[in-house]
Amino acid sequence: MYLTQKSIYAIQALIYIALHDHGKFVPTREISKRLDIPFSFLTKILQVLSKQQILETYRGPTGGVRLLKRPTQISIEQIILSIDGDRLFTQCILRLPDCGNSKPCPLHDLFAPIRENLRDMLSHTMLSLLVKLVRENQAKLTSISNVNDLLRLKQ
Amino acid sequence: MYLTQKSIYAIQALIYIALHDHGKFVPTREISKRLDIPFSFLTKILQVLSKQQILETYRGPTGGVRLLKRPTQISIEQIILSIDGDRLFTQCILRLPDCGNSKPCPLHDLFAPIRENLRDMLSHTMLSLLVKLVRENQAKLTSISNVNDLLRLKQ
DNA sequence: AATAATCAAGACAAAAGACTCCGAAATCCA
DNA sequence: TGGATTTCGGAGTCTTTTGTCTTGATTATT
Ligand code: SF4
Ligand code: SF4
Repeated sequence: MYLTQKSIYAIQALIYIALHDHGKFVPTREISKRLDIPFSFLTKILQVLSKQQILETYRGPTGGVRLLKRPTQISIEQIILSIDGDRLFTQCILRLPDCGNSKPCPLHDLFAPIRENLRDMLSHTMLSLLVKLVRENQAKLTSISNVNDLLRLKQ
Repeated sequence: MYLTQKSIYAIQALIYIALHDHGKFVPTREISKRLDIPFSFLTKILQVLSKQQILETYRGPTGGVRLLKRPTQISIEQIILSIDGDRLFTQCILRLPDCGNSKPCPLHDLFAPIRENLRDMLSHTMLSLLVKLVRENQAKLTSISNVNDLLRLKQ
């Protein structure tokens, strides 16, 4: 509803990658299996994030993807912007063709502040916070609720 | 993004109907033309609103649709719920299968209050307010920015 | 050099959302 | 009564999003 499936997968994948960030490349296949994201769909999403300089890819055995920035430097807003563009922050209730320019739609004054809150929240929330919550088992990333179960599955 | 096109059309149509609420039935064809909403698509949407007891329909010449409730008694939340269901108020960022039940996703604590704000705003905003803003020319309903132009087109 | 593991990229397929068409039923009016 | 006008309801089409498949390029290991 709020985000496309692509953005959701991107956020989940980046959290997973950051959880395993020890300088090594994490294979897309592993992310796909652990998070139950269609493999070929995920590769396309990671390619976009790679073009956006959020991560880098490497081919061959021991290859995969790796963060290019520190998780403290990646905001959730930035991830969404990379994948979905700014639709979430510009479009909204009545989707009038030239919003804001001239007279607004009748819900604008009530809706715009909420949309601003959402954007502020997402721009101030860094990937590192989500990683911390998942690592400390205060939040879950998939239907598997214990992060240790997720990490233990490795081999 | 936030709403489906159906809900947007429903809200626009209900505002238009309320603007013309003089006890007479407003033909769907007229709403379709004035608001530039595909006719056959609009009829389906109005049929749903009719089943939800928000408006009633009448066939034949002089037929059309008419509100069953006062605009002060119709909230925007109610319109959205009738057409889209509660997705906007229950789904969200990571769309985990069993949100809220057990452990939440890592964005829940930050996102849930914003979603609640949105729901509160929409449940307290009545159709009558939007009608008032449009009638007083403080807001526009379509790309035609002057409501008088919209009403004058009648014949 | 051969093999296996990995990402890259384009074509294709399925599902969902948005929209159309058409015949039927109800109603008004001459 | 008959024709015009309108909603009703089902089926079908188009487009976008989501997901699949296949082939090829890159790289590590042996
Ligand atoms: S006027 Fe404001 S609330 Fe309305 S559609 Fe445009 S940006 Fe959204
Ligand atoms: S845990 Fe909360 S924020 Fe996360 S997907 Fe579920 S309802 Fe949305």
